[in-house]
Amino acid sequence: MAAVKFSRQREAIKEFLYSRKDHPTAEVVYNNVVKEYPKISLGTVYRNLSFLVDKGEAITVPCSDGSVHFDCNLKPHYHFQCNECGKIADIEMDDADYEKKILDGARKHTDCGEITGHVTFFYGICDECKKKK
Amino acid sequence: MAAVKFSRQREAIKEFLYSRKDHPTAEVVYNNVVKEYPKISLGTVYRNLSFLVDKGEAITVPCSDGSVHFDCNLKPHYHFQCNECGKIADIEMDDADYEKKILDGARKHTDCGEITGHVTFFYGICDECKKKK
DNA sequence: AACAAAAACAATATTCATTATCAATATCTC
DNA sequence: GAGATATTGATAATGAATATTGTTTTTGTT
Repeated sequence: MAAVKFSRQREAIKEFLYSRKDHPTAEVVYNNVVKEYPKISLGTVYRNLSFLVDKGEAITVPCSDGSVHFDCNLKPHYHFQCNECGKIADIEMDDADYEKKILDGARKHTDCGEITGHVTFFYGICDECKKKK
Repeated sequence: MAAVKFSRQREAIKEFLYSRKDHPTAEVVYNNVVKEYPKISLGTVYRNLSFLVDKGEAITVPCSDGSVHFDCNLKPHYHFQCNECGKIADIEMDDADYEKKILDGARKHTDCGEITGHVTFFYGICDECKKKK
């Protein structure tokens, strides 16, 4: 049961997300999709973004400032956030040993249970903000 | 100006925070301090926790589930969160090269600007939750 | 010790992002 | 195309965090 039906709005949301390499928030997705579907509501955007996440077609990127961004890059990767403008960029670190190194390092230093994964966030200043100074 | 005055409530909040090795949320702090000061308000707890953070006597631990925890462990360290119960534990990783290794690794794979720091969160299952299964 | 100014308090109101509700509409199956 | 049901849009509800307001405490001064 719970058959999934097609919806233009969902398709538009998905299309927009996949057209961008940065990682928009629900708000940003709404502000763009509303141009094509002026009557779309914010709830629909949230609902469908969650839907994509549930289906495994997107992931959420929760930032330490409390904002939640959506990311259609499904390959395991890291994120960089600019302290100035808040922009997020991907860091593709395809070194196969990297994840293992980090986890093994952590496992040595704890007895709190079983470590299965980790989330790392890098911070700094992006090129654009650097130039402004 | 801006002289800091003593307050029993602030002291109680601080004392509670320092008495725990896990990392309570504002809510949890409130629920415990209210036992000693039944009339204390949630606002006071938030205000004083922020105050401690501003003074550098505590740090915030923003988790990917959106919750914000408070930590009185001032030494640089990592955190582990149990996927089952949400409990947070410290991971003391005093390997001096560790931070450098991680940052250098990331710097190799990006051109997005200057990386100045990182935040890493480990996930898994804690011993207690593991035993329950 | 009493006073007044400064700071902190408790309670409440407000904000903001996200989620839930529900009648109306769009999509799918036969 | 008709009936069944998933999805929408609009709005209300939620919940964490912050701001506001009027009242108490605390402190320094006389």
